[in-house]
Amino acid sequence: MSKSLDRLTLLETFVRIVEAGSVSAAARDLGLSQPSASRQLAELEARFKSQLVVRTTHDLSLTPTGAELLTDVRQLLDQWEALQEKYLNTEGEVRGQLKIVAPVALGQQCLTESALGFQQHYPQVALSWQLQDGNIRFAEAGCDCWFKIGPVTDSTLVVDSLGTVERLAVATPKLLAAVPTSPRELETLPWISLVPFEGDRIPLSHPSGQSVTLSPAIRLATNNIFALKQAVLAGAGAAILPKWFIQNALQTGELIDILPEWRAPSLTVNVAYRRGRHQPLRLRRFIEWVTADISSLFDE
Amino acid sequence: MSKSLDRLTLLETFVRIVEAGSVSAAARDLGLSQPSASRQLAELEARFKSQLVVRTTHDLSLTPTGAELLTDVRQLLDQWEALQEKYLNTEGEVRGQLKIVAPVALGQQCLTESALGFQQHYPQVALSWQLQDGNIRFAEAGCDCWFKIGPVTDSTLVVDSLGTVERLAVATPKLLAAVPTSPRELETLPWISLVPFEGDRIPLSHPSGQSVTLSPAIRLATNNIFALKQAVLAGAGAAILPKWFIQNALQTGELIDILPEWRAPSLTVNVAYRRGRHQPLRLRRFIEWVTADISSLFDE
DNA sequence: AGCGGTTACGAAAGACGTAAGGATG
DNA sequence: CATCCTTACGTCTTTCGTAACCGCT
Repeated sequence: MSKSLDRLTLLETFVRIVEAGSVSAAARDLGLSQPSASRQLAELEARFKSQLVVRTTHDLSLTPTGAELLTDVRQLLDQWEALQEKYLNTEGEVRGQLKIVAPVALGQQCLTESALGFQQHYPQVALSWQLQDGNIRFAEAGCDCWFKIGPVTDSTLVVDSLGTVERLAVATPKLLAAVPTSPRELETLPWISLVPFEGDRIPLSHPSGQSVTLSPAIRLATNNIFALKQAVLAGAGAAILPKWFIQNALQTGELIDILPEWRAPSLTVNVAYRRGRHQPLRLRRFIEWVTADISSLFDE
Repeated sequence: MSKSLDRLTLLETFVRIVEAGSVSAAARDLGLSQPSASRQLAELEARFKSQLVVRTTHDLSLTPTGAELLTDVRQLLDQWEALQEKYLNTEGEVRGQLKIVAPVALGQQCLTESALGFQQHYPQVALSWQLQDGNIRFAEAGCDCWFKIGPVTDSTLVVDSLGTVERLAVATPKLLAAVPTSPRELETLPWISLVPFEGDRIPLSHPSGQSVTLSPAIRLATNNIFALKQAVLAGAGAAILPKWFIQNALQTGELIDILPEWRAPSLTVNVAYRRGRHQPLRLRRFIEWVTADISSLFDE
C-alpha cells in the first residue's frame, strides 16, 4: 500500500469514477491515464480494506459499503471545498463545475435562459446542463442540484420550494363547439394526458372550495409535454397544462383557458441539493440566481 | 508549490505544530525531521496564499486567519477520522490519542482512578492526562476534552454537565470554641479562601430560601485547594470546600461541617469538547466512561 | 474485434533527512 | 551561545504514462 497518494485525491477520484460510470471516463475527466485512475481506486479500497466498486466489463456498480461511503465522502469533500473558498483569497470568485438536472420542459422553456445568464455572469463556472424527466438517483448521478416538479422523496436531500405552478384545462377554439360553463361539460371532449401527472381522472377545483373529478375518455397519453402540447394545438383534444408552459399560446388565442374559474391541483416546483452544511459558493449563487430569475413565473 | 503532498497530512501537521507550540516539537511527535515539518507548514501557507503562523524565534503564534482555520481544520479532520472509524473495519476497536485537561484537584482525587480504569479497558488508547486549573485556550491546546468546575464560556465548545458539587463551610473541631448555630457567628472566625472561587465575601443559603453573605477576615488566600485543605487541617481557619474533596476528613472527624443546614452556592462540573458532529469513538467512550464512573459523586 | 480494467516497467517528479545559514533572547 | 526556523543538496521513494495482457459483449 503506497503512502503518499493524497487522501483527498483518492476520494475525489472515487467520486468521479462513480459519477462517470467508468474508470476510463473518470480518468479522461481528471486528466489522468486510465491505469492511474484504476490504481487510485484500488488504493482506496486497500486503505479501507473493503471493496467499494464492482467492476464488470461494461458496467460498474457500487457495493453497499461503497454507496454509503460515497455520501459521506461527498460531505467531506464539500467541507474541504468550503475551506478552500473561505481561506483561499479568491475574493468571492465563483468557479468550478456545476451539474444541474432539470425536467426537460422546465429546463428547455424557463431555466435555460436563466442558466445562460448565470453562465455569462460567472464565466468561470462550467455548467453541465442535464434535462431529464423522472426521478434520478441523485447520489450516484453526481449532480449538484436537481430541479423537480412535485415532491422530492429522497431524505438525503434538502428541498427548497420555488413556487407553485397553476394548471388549467386548455383546448383549441375549434375543438370547443360551444364554450363550456361547467366542468361536467368537459367530460364529453376528447382528452390528452401527461402520464406522470394525470391518469384518467382529472380533479378540478373552484376558488369557492367546490371540486369535481372528471373521468373523460383519454384519447392520447404521453410522457412528453411537448408532444402533448403539439397534439392539443392540432386539435386532438383538451388537456391539463401548466400555465407557464402555454402562456404564449393563450395570449395569441391558439389555446383557450376553457374554464377560467377552475384549476387542476397545482404542483410545487422544487430545487433539491445535497444535505450538508457546506454548499460550494457557486451552487449557492446558482440557486439564488435561478430563484430570483424565475420566481416571477410561479405563484408564491 | 509542490503538488502531491497529502492535503490532509498538511492539515494534520499544521494542527500538530500549533498544539505542540513549535515546529521542532511537532516534528518529533510526528516522527519527521524538523525541516520536513517546517516545509509542510510553508507549503500549506503557500496553498492558502496567506500566513497562518507567525514564527518568532522562541515562540509561535497564530495569525487571525490561522486561528480561524484551525477550528475549521479540526472539524474536517474529525470528519475524516469518523470516516476511518466507520469504514475501516476495526470492529469497534478503540485506539488513538486522547488529551484530557482537568482541574488539578478534580483530576487528582476523582478522575484519575476512572481514567486508569478506562486506560486498562482500552489499552490501545494513549491518554495524555493534563491537570491544570484556570481557563485554557482550548482551540490551541489541542486537547480533546476538558473538565471544568463552573461555567464554560467558549461558545465553540459543547458542554455537558456531570452534576453539581455541594460546597460547605468546614473547620477543625479545635478551632470552634463553641459550635455555631447561625451563619453570622462565623464572621468572627479566621477564614481561608480559594481565589478563583471566593473573594472576601462568602454567600451562604439555607434550604428555606434564606441567605446571607459573610464578610469575614481572610487570613489566607490561595489558588491551590490542597494548600487550602492543609491550612484548614492545621487549624489556620475555616473555609468553603467542596464536599467530595473533604468527605474523608468529615468522616474521620478531622473536619466539621460547621453549619449543616447552610451551603455555599453549588458549582457545576462540566465536561467540554469541540463542537462538530463527528466525535472520535475513543472520545465518546471516554466521556461515557467517566460520566458513568463519577456521576455518583455529584448531585444530579 | 472493440471496449474496459489490470499488471509490468522505465522515466520523472517529489519528499525526506543531513548539513549549513540566520535570527533572537 | 543555545534554540529554533529556513534554505540547499543528494538520495530514495513514489507516481505517472506507455504498453502489453486479460475478459466480456
